[in-house]
Amino acid sequence: MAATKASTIYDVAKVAGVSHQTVSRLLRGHAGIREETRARVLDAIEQLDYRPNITARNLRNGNTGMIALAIPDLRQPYFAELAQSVIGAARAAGLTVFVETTDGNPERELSVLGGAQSQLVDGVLYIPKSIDADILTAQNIDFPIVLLGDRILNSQFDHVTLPNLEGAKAATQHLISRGRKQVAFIGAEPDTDFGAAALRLRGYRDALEAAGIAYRQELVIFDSEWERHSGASSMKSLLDSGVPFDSVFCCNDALAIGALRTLLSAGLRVPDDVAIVGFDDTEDARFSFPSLTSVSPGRDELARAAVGLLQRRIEEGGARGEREEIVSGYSLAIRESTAGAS
Amino acid sequence: MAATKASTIYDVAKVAGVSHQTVSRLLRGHAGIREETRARVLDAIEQLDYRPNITARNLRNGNTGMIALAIPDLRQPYFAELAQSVIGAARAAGLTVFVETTDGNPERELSVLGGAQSQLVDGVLYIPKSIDADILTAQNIDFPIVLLGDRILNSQFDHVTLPNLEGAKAATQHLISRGRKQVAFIGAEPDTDFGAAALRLRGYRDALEAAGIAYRQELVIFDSEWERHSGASSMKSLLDSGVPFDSVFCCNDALAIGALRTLLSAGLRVPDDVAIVGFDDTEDARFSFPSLTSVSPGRDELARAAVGLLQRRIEEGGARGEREEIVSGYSLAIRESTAGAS
DNA sequence: CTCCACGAGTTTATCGATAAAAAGAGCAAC
DNA sequence: GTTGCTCTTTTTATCGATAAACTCGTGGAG
Repeated sequence: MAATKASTIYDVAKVAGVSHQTVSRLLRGHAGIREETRARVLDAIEQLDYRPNITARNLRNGNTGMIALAIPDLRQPYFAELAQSVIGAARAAGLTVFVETTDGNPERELSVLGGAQSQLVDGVLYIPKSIDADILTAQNIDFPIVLLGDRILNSQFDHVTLPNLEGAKAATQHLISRGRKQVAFIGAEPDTDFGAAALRLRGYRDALEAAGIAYRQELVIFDSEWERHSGASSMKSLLDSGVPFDSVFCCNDALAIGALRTLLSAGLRVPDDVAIVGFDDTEDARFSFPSLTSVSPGRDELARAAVGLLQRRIEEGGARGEREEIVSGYSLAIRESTAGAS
Repeated sequence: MAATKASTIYDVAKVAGVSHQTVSRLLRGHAGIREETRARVLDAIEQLDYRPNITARNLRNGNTGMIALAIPDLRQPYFAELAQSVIGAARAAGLTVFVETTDGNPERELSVLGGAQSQLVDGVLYIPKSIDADILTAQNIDFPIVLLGDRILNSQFDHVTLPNLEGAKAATQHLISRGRKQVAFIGAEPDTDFGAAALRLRGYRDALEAAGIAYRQELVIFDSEWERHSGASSMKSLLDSGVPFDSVFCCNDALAIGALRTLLSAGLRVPDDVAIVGFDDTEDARFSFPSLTSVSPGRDELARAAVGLLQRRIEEGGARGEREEIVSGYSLAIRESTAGAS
């Protein structure tokens, strides 16, 4: 069972009684091969169970048909689901995805962009977390890259992003339409005017304004982690503050799940006492109790757009076209957490 | 910015005024290079920002330093968390992980084992889902492979597995120790004597027996999907059956989360009316309300063991040692879902 | 003074594929 | 009968790295 060395194009050629180049031409689908020769070669391929060595092919061609997906952490459901969507979209486009987790750690993020692995792929889909536009620009990146998500918004790079403002606005309006007047906001980030948090806050404010409700600073909770545990403590601090509220918009589902847990633990009823909406429409949202209303950004569409854009850039080669920015659509998945008198 | 072609060892050699082989020797850490030459080469490397082309290296060496992780679906939190653990363990071992999702689809599972990508990696960590031992054996696999998880138990392959029986037994005993007498079981699989489901059922029965409680078929719900939605409907069918029960062991957390949701929707109180335990200790379990008691198999330990075993096999090359089977340890994370009179 | 060992490099071959150039065979046209 | 032109196949070069064989001074032993 000593791993019989895989057969090569030369082995096939020998068996078929032709030169290796003939085999190669057949494999690449080139014309100009006599029917009888073709049959012999195919036979040999079959017989030897030949499979092309992609490493060799990659070396020769200079491209690999792989793209990297640089993503912070698969443990977070949103990222895991997004990764799955990207993998699916890439497969449909004939590409393979190499998932690189960065832990949201600046060094690891940079190493994905510059490290050894980066030559193994034709391009990178990059979900930035701890790197900002300036650092990224300074990296003099010499391969196609598409940003996905919202940490970095105004850079020189192609970008696929979520309908942050619109989604947050729609979610907030939905709460208001259900008769809520004191809408809290969890997930603001200090000191940023761009990025998802700022845009979602903007959408929230727009919705309040449109409804003639005053914006109140004390209803806005800062939270830049956007994870379940932080959502839980953010909600705790909101409750502790004593400021009354009847609903809350959370910047993502993880925050919402955490916040929900804190609310229920505190003996509050959802949605009766407090209604909640999240953002991302992860599967968690469907199975919490009560189930969670959430802004659905259309992950598959997003992934398709990102993969498609990256693929175009790869095909363009050096000739970089105009920078592109794609914003996905959204819909609001309305569930139990915002039920009630409409 | 037309992607200046990356520099090669020949470029470095030219700049340093030596032959390419000298550069290679230096990179590989071979001895026999004068200090002064070394400095010149290092200088050139620095100056050209040279980085070795791993594709070329792979072709020459025949190995890639990558392992594949064949996993059904990243959307399921357990798999996502496991993937993250494997990536971490591999990184610590100096390996890179190539995540391949199979969707639990037989064709895709086989294609991972035989397909083009498989030559790109030195070995495969394989979480089987829809393939059974016979099919797998028939594949005549000629590279190192380690099975992870429990769908296939008695095969010729190395295997890292969970403490299925012991964990399920401990969980059931925990329920019994909390005064529960009518313990239901969700997640049995028909027609299997091996595999996780069967072993966990065995553990459940052992615990009942040890406590002198009769095993009752009508409390055992079949469910081979082990996902949230199926857990929800399994619980629904249990409730519909009218058979009284005061607690339930679910074969994994996904089932438990789904079941929990159904229970709460039905107006039952958890744990007052029904206590629940899950298996896997995913992060979901900590943030549901009530939080979920779960058997924790020590994912990091499991991942380390699997990666370590695979790495040994890779280093051994053809000389395959004795088949190994590793069972991880476990602990019981006790949370709100089983609180109550102890 | 010759021979051999040794350190420090250099040349050459190789991994498995693809691309470009070259070569033979067969046939029509002048 | 030679030239020219397809059609098919073979030869040769190349991608970037590594391994093995080879070269060339130098110094020590005999």
